[in-house]
Order: sequence, then structure tokens, then C-alpha cells
Amino acid sequence: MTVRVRFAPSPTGDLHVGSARSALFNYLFARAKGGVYILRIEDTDEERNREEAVRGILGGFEWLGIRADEGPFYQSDRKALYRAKAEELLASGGAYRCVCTVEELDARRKVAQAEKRPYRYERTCRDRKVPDGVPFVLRARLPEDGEVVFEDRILGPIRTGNRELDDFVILRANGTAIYNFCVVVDDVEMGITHVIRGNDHVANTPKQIHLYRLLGKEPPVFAHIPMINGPDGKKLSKRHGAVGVLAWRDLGYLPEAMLSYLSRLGWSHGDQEEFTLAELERLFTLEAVNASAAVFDVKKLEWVNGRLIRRLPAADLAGRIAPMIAARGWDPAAPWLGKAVAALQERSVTLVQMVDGLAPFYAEAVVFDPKAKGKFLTPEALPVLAGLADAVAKVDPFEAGPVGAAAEAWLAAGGHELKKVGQSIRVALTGAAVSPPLWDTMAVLGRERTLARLRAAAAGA
RNA sequence: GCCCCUAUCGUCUAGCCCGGUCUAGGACACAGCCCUCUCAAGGCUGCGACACCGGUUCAAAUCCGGUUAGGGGUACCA
Repeated sequence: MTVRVRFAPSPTGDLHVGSARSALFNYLFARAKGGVYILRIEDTDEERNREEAVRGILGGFEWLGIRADEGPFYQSDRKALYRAKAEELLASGGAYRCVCTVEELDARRKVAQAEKRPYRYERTCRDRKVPDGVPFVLRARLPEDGEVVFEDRILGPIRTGNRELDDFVILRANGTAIYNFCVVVDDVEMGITHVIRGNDHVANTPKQIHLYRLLGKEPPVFAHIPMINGPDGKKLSKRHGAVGVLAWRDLGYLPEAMLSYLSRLGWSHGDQEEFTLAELERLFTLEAVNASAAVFDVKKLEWVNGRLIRRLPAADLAGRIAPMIAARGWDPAAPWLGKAVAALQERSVTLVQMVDGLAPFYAEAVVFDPKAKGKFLTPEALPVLAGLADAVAKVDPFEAGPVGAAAEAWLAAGGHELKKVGQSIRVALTGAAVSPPLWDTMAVLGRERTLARLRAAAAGA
């Protein structure tokens, strides 16, 4: 039987990194098993604008490069199906009508709580003929004794006494279905063989298993993956900073980095720290997923991202940052861009940082950092700058190698140590105390701008 | 409250299933050193963990029980 898995987010607007990882694990499992990965949007909540709510999720997957084999399917399109299935259950006795009102239920629940007694629906309507013409909900008829046991592929055996459960609602008075019911109906309908989802669903699983049985179906294999928490150990949320996958993109992270990092949260393959999607697709196994929660560590993500940036061809990077460059009003087609990127990639952790580093090259005039200027553009440094300009003026080609050779030769002849005058040169060229290596910087600037900046600085500008 | 899950360096993890090879390995972070025109990158070194208590055993990070801590669930939410 071919493996069929699904990721079923409720549309909240953006793809949370925790959701992204759940989706990733599902996707990887499908790929590793030669199975099918399905995307299903659980938008039974109505109201919200579906288009907009779903855009963030689909956009997130598009960025990550995770494509669904089937779907996206929308639960809001399948309401009739749920209703029909619920009625089937009613006919077969698997469900029954309940006319207890929300108010009554709330009151009883309160009493139970006051008495420190766990509240469960007392099955008032279970075996009675309910009056016609009164609003009713449908409740599942669960066994009163015994227990449900399932073998979670990650957590191991999980047993729940049926006494812990109650006859929960599957169809609201308004005729719409409740989550637990939709999930089961859809999973049955879509032929899902493995349900891989967040740990927060383990408590739902026994209920869902009962629903499978009531429907006369065999439950799938369950695998509950651990949660991703913030540094404080609490569920990762907005107050921990960026949680949407697309927000990380905007911060300058590469989808490959996000994928690689996410895969290592709760899963591992020996000591290997970095993975390509292709590697993950053949290496992933549920057996290697651990049971305990993980903390999202931005520092490690940064490390992965930086490694990737260093490793990527400069041309590739230039293409990726082109939109960001254009957004700043700069020319992404600048002929020297490739060289600049090559010089910057070793010292950029994010794409945003890299683009920031481009500023001195795009700037019309040098923008001086006052501190750097005061410290390094000293009177005694100025003649060196003027001399250096002359020394490299005729170098051809004006590339880092030859420029550096000429510059260093001239410096040595004059008894100037690069260690001493380097920063002055740097500030003259870029206005900042930090930049790529000097000769690279000159090569990127080109002969004309290099000489102009050196001479302007020398003249005290 | 009740039910369920989890528990190895600050963080991600290897090891745990099939006890000895573990004076517990790797990575991020942090500190120091080296390299060096700045910043990085890179190299080296250091710091640093089996939550606790019992039990089983010749032997426990590994098996069992309890405690504690954290997380999740407990809806006519998803």
C-alpha cells in the first residue's frame, strides 16, 4: 500500500515555523517512502477571508520549495460530506441526538469544577427519545468501559481509558461538523495511511480512533512529533519574535537554511548538521525523530544560513538579492556586483546584511562614519592616501591582485606598514571602519572611483 | 483539579530499544589563542550535561518504580 500523508493547517495567515516543520516531516516521509503528500486547509472556522488566510501558507511552502502532490483541499468545500457522514453515523447508531443546551452544559461543567471533579458529558440524551423541533447536536456514542490503545511511532504505546472520554459533539446544532470529526472523515476519505502531526494532538487521538471504528474504518498509523518552543520553553509564538516562515525570508534567510535547520529540530542523522532537501528526502525516518520538545535557536539558524551563503556561487547570490537591491533604488545590473558579492559573502550571515554591505559601492559619495573618520583620517595619514592613489593609478587590469601588488610595493618602499595605514585607506574608500579587504574593495569600485575617493580624502574632504 | 506526553552540556543532538566499548561524542553559543589591512571566515584550546530518589544487576545515561520540573489536552475551537 502506498503511503499517503497530509499536512492540515488551519489558515492563520502565515506559515508558522512549527507548522512548516510538521509539513516538512510529512513531506519527507512521503518522499522517503515513495508516497503521496497532501495539503489540506482546515478552514471550517468560516468567516475569515479564505484567499488571504491561505496565501501566507501557500506562499510559505512555495518559498521553502515544498510542493504538495495533491491539494490544497479545503474543508470549507466539504461540509456536505461531513454532514452526510454524521447522518450515516446517526442512522447506524454510532451517533445520537443531544438536546442539552450550551447553558446547561456550562452550568454542569462549573459545578463539576467547583467540586474538583473532572467534567464529562453525562450522556443524558444517549438513550432517550429526544423531542422533535428542538435544536440538537450529534454526539458520538463511545464505549463506557475498556480502553483505547495505539502504538505511536514516535511516543510508543499510548493507552487511554474510555472512562476518560465522553460522548463528544461531532455536529453542531447549526449542522456544521466539529474538527475531530472532519479530520477523521477527511483522513478516511483521502486514504491517509500515516498521520504525522504535532504533539498537541495526542489527546485527540483516542477520540479520533473511536470515530474510525464507528465509521467502520481502520485507523491509520499515528506519529506525534515534538513541539518547537521559544527560548523560555513556552510554545513558540509571536512574542518570541519572527515565527512566520516568510518573515525569516524577509530577514534575509535562505529557504535551504530554514529547511536544513528545521530538519534538525527533533530529528537527527548521526552527527550531521547540514542537509540539502534532496538528502533529507532519502534519509528521513520517523524512527530518528525524538519525543522531546526542541527550542528554536536563532543563533544556530544564523550559522546554517551563513555557511550556505559562503558556499553558494556569487552569481546565484546576486540573483537572489537582486529584488532587495532594486527595492533600495540601486541597480541590480551593476557590472561589479558579482565581485562585490564574492567579497561580501564570507562576512554575511544574512542576505540583508549582504545588501547592507553593498551600500558603499552604490553610494554616489562616501558617507563617513564620524567616529571612523576622526580616528583614521588623521593629518599624517592623508599624504599616504594621495601617494597610494598615484601608485595604483596606472595599474592595469584594475583587479584586486595587481592593485594589491602595486599598493603593497609602494607602501613598502615608503616604509608604511599596511597594519598602520590600512584603516585610513578603508575609511577613505568606504567611509566605514569595516569593509571587505582593501584591494577587493578597490577592484569593485573601479579605477575612477578609487582614485577619486582616495584623493578626496587626502584633500581633507 | 483530572488525563496524557517529555526529561543527556545554556541550545540542537549522538548514545538509550539490544546494560559494560561513555573518564558521555558532535554542533551552535560563549571564552582564550593562532592567522590577519578591518570585519568576518578558518584552525586550535577551553568551559559545559546523563533532573532527583530508590530498585534490578557483578555492572545503569541506558531496564523498572516514584518524585520533581516542563509541555500538551480537558469546548456546539482548530
